[in-house]
Formats: sequence, structure tokens, C-alpha cells
Amino acid sequence: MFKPFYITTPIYYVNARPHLGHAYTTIVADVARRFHSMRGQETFFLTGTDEHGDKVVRSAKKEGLSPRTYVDQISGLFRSLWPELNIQYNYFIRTTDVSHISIVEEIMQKIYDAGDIYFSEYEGLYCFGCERFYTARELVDGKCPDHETAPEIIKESNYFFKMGRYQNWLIDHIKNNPDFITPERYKNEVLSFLKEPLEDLCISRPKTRLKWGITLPFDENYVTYVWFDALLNYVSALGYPDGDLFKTYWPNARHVVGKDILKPHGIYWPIMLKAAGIPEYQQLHVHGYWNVDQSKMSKSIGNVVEPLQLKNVYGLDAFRFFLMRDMVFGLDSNFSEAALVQRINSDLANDLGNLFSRILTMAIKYFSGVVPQIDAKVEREFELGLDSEALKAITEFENHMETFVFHKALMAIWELISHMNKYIDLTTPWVLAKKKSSRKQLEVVIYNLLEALRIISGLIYPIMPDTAKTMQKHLGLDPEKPFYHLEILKRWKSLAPGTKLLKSVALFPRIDLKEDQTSSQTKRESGADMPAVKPEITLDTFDKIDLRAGTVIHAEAIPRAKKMLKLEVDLGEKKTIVAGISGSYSPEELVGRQVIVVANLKPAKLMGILSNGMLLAAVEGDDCTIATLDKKVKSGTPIR
RNA sequence: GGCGAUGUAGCUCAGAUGGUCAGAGCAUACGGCUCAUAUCCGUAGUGUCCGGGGUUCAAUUCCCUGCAUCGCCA
Repeated sequence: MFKPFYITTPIYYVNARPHLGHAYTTIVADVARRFHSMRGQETFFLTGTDEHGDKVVRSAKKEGLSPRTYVDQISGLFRSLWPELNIQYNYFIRTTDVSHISIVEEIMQKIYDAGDIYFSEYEGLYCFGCERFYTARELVDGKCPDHETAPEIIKESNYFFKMGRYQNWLIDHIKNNPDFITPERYKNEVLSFLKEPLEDLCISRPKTRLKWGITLPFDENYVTYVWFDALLNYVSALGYPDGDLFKTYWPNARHVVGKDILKPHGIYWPIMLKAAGIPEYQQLHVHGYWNVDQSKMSKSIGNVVEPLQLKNVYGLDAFRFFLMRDMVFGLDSNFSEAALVQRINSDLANDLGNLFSRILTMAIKYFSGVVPQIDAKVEREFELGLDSEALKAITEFENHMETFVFHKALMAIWELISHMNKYIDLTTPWVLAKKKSSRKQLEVVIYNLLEALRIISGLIYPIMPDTAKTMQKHLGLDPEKPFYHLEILKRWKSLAPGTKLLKSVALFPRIDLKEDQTSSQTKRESGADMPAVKPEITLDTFDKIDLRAGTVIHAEAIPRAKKMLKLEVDLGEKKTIVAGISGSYSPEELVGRQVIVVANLKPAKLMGILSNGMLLAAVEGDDCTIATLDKKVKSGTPIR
């Protein structure tokens, strides 16, 4: 029996919207959680948002909102994203939760009473964007390297946490528990950092400078510094110290984090736990970055792949599969649409999808869609080791999933898929089907293949839960049952003869790129984000387009149309134009503005309204910016 | 500036205490099958294993050095 399993993501800082990096971390946690439920383990999955600090106050102010309203909004974005990615968390914590705050106070008081927190004066160069002090040498031209603004000199008294006291203890702990921080490269990184003496950690901010935080229990003039408040979420969410959840799950706690927050999780957090007299977490799993178009994914760089967008285009399960299959956990990876499409076509459509389809079709054709009964003697002759291949795949899968080596876990499944394709080739069921005398052999072959499909559907469950269920359904099984339990998967010949199968479906349609492919190819080669320039045209061709200056005289949203606005535009004569820009503009802000209109575009009915033209706009993904004129001209003026 | 990692087929990456260690997947070419989502199976390649120097009977693998990329620290 395995212990109950507790997995966490970091609580995400709410000064930015969710991006691919957040999605990856959270999907990893979801996959791990689902894997452990395959072993019949009880699981608890925690995620949430980190909502205090200066940056939040600033972001809120920029949007003209109170911090409270602002954090509610962004936190809501995260919370509503996860179900869309089929992520099943048990609890969503917010550092502004009352229950969290009271536990932070309790633990801080405990550490303070133990004498590990002291009061001291500090002067330094402070960057408000980074919420941290800088040493003079760290600055570039006297400016913060991230924000390119000059830091301010701030002198203040603060509370400090004596980390150095626990340094040697931590080194020993890491050495005695080789799996405490994985993969190994990150353990080494932490150890090498610990070779230098640890500085004490500043854990407070005076309220004169920052009010948006948790008040220190031992000094009401101060609030906690972001990390101290944030890290404690992992125990406060379980109802430390007496909650049943805490007792059940904390002994097997695993944290998933990106390498950017290795230090807080690999150093501050274990020391905080030690100082508070709380047992250590079990394991820290550190992953790398997804690089998108060469530059990194980052909260502050704004170069962000909308995870939602790609999962909508190519399907959620394919998206989850790609993230888990293409990244070696711990290392950086490159994210590109072309790589995603290649994975989908070769691994999902050609291998898995096609295999599923060919087996089901044969079963339906040869056995009227009923799982055949098999003859034991013929079975031995025609099994060809498929059962042991399946068992091998399960074993390897289990080992790799346990250690977060997801890409190898998936490779083990795909090796079985490849064996099944070879098995079909060797046994040639379509030949067996032609003769009555080989009926028994055919039964064995098809039965074995269906059985192997059952196993595959269970193994892909943590990564592609929806596809797993679809496969179960078509195999005549109940997708709501825990079909993915490893114990059931290991039981070869579980599929009962007589089970009614469903007609096959294309699990993953092939994606044909054609011209699209070339444009995205050029995109990558030129290094820029832009689509390739279209083929050359002559001036004559251009002259056929009648562009006019127009003035928007009325604008309204179209009910039930997500992006569409209905505009009345004055082009000398009044025209109705439907434009897909409501994601970027409200109707009110458009009225009175001058726009550039394609005046001779063939009218088209959009959302039931006849549109007599098109606005010019720069389009960046979902966002667009309308083209306007430098100064006001008469409505209807031609443009060339 | 210090420490560390990485540099292997067109692409993404495996690899060995120095001697079948030059590999896999994808992409490419050719052959086969027809149950299948033009899918599957088989065959075939190409590589100064980043450059230079050294140790050795033998180095892609060890040492030194240079270059490039990346990370951590100051």
C-alpha cells in the first residue's frame, strides 16, 4: 500500500495573466496526481494564487482598481483556466484567505518566540518593480537590470530570519535524502549555493511603505515579505497543525516548481519548516522553461503563448500530450506550433489513433463488434509475447512516472503501440479472416489486440484523460469506472468475451498544413514573429482595392457574437460594417474616430447582418489595433 | 569576474570506467501490405561526435586550451 499523496503547484503571483509556464506546471501536477490515483492512492492537489506585495498594489493602481478587486479578478482568471485544461485540483488557496492569514501569524509567532527572528536596520538601493534591494554592482548603468529604472535609496528597520543557523543542517538533510531535490542538477545547484554562507532573510516591510500584506503578529507596524507569506500556503491549505488533511497528506508532500523559484523552495522553505518545527516536505520537483521563439517565457517579458488558444485549435489532450512528451522534465524545451503538429501527426494520429481505428474496425468486421472467446491452445501459439510486452510497458511506465521522467513513461507506451503494429503485420488478420480454418487464430489475434488497447487506454489516462475514456467507451467498457488502476491494467485478459464494441472513431485527426506550413516555417527562419510576406502583386491589382477614410458614427455590440461589433461608418454615404474587434475596443471608444475602410469589398452577411466593407487593423493574435489617420479628413476621402 | 552545464545525422536528442560507441525518433528515398486516419511494416543512407593541442597501441569518450550557447553566484 502506498501513502496518501500530496502534490502542489506554486501559488501564482497575480500581477500577470496565466501563460504557458503556469499551464505546464499545473498540468504536470495534474498528471502526477492522476498517476498516483492509478495506484489506488488517496491524493490531494493544491494550487492557488499569491496576492500580496508591492507589485500587486502597483498593478491594481494602473488598472484603477483596489488591490482587493484586482486580485479577485486575476485570481479568478487562474481558477477558471484550470478546468479548461482538465486539471482536477482539490483546493485553491489564496494568500488573502482569512484561514491562511491566521496560520501565517501563528507560525511566525512560533519562529519569533524561538528566537530565530531579529530586528535590525538596513539601508540599500531598492527597486520597486522587483520588490527587492540591489547591491551597487548588480545595477546596469545605475539602473535596475530588469526594469531599467534607477533604484531609490531606502533606509529602514526590518525583521530578519536567521537562516545561517540552519545552513549546515540543510546541507546534511539534502545529502542524506538524495531525492529531496530532483532532478539532480538542481540538487547540485542548491548545494553549490550553500557552499557560501547564507545571508539572513529579510521578512518584513514597514507599513509606511506597504500595507497590502499580512501584519506581523509581534509588530503591528510591519507586514510580512512576500516569500514568507507565500510559502506557508503549502501547510495552511491543509489546516496546519491539527487538521485531518495535514495529518494525512503532509507526510508525503511533493512540490512542483519552475527553476526560477528553486532558491525559495530549495533553501528558504526547508529552513522555515525546520525553524517552525514542522517535518520537511518529501520532494521538490524542478522543471525548466519553455522557450518560445527563442526568447524565454516570463512574467515580465510579455512574450506569451496563449495556452488556451492552441488547445482550442489542436485539442486539449494533444496539447497536454505534447507538453509532457516533448519536455525532458528539468530541462528547457522549445515550444513551437510546428513541433506540436508533428507530434500530433506522428505519435497521436498515425500511431495511436490509427492503431485504435484499425483494430476496432477489424473486430467489428470479423466478429460483428463482439469481443471473441479464445481457445487456450491457439492462444499460446499466436500470442507472440504481446502480453509480456504489455506488462513491460506498464512496469517502465510506472517507474518513470514515479520519478517524474514523463517523456520516458510515454516512450514506454509508444513502444507497446509499435509492437502492436508489428504484431498485426506478422499475424495478418485480414488473411486469417479469409479462411474458415484459421478462425481460432483470428480470434486470438483480435482478442489480444483489444486487450492491449485496453491497457494503452489506462496508461494514457493521466496525460490524456478524455481520450482514455473515449477508448474505454469504444471497447465496450465503463469510462466512469477506475479502469486506469494499475492493478486492473496488469491483469491480462480482463476484457470479457462477449463485450459489445462501439464503431471506431478518429481519436486524433491528422493535421494538414499545406501553405500554412510554409508561412510558419518562414516565420521561424526570419526569427521574427511575423507571417511571411504574400506573393508579389502589380499596382493594377492594388488599384482594384478602394480604400476610404471613414468616420464611425455609431457602434454597438452584437448579442451572442463574442468578437463582433456593428458599426455605422460615414464614407460620404453611410455604411454598415461588422468588425471583429470587440476583444480590443468597446463601442463607446470607437464613435467619432476615423478609420480606414475597404469600401468596395463584396458585402457579406456576418451574424445575420450585412456588412459593406472592412476596417483595416493590425492583428496580433486576439488583439487588434485599428488603423487611423494622422489628422482628420473629410469622410469618404480616398486613400492610396 | 567566479563556479557550473551544454556543444553528436536536416531537426529534437540518447550514448560508453578510452577499443562492435557512432545511435533513436522525426523528416527524406526506395520496397511491401491493404485491416486502418495516404495510415502500417521493411530497407537505405548522410555525421572532421564544436575548433586546436596533449596523454595512449587506441579518444567523440581522459587532460589542457580556445570558441559558442545557457544557468547560478558576486
